Amino acid sequence: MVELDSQTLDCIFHALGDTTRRAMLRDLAQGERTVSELAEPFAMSLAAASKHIRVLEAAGLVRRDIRGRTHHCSLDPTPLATADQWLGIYRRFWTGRLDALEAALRAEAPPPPPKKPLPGKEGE
Amino acid sequence: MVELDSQTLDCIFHALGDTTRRAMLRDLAQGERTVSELAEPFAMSLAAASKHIRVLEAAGLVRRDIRGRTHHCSLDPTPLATADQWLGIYRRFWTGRLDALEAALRAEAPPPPPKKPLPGKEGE
DNA sequence: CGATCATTAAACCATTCGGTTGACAATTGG
DNA sequence: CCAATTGTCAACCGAATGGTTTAATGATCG
Repeated sequence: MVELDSQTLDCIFHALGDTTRRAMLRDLAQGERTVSELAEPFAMSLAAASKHIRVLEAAGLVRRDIRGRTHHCSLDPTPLATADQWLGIYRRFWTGRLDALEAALRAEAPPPPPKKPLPGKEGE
Repeated sequence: MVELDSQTLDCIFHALGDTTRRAMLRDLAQGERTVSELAEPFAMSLAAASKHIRVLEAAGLVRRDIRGRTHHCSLDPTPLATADQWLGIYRRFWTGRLDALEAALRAEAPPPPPKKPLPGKEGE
């Protein structure tokens, strides 16, 4: 399965911890992009964008295919799966609560009457 | 639903991008811990550990309850759910399921669709 | 060949990060 | 009251981060 090496996770989460880089990933989710295309939406130099791409590449999130003088980047989702796997360890902590939240949100609709009006509140 | 604010995601992923902080979260997953207890496994000063806890707190991952002179920390999984939600946008890229959206986005070279359901496994 | 385009390299700068140490505040217990 | 415990604060340090600008590299094209 996917390895949960701490160094790897450091790289992945660090790469994800920047708005510019996440926007680049969102762009790459639509398909292959050259370095210039990836850099275009941002108010920064091409060199700066190139560095961001290198960070994504170092995290394994981006694959680079050099064709002539243009570098074509594509999304490699494997590290995202690794991050997801790490998050999965903690999923039990929020699934239950989100279920409760969801129930609370649906309270706008016909409110489900609490079957157990015990005075004690749950969790938290 | 959970908000996907970029500043918030920056904070969350930055907090997760450090081995020490992830270890602290793993510890907190077992239950409440004081600052000293959280710091104890690490070969660093209490002040350094305290800073890590503050980063986790800033990301909303840790809740602090001051009782007397001891600060009791507990895990707040909400930001993990937010991170999971962000990852969810890309989940289709590694689950192997080709849904209509991906087909529409990647309008080039559709590979023959494998019919494997591939049940998602949670690691460890 | 020579100009141009796509991209990286290198040097630099300000800020942040992760860590230290020492002083400080507050609570607790003898 | 006094001393120990718990934890933060403040100043500092070296390294990394995110950005710039100015070359330099390499492919393409007239």
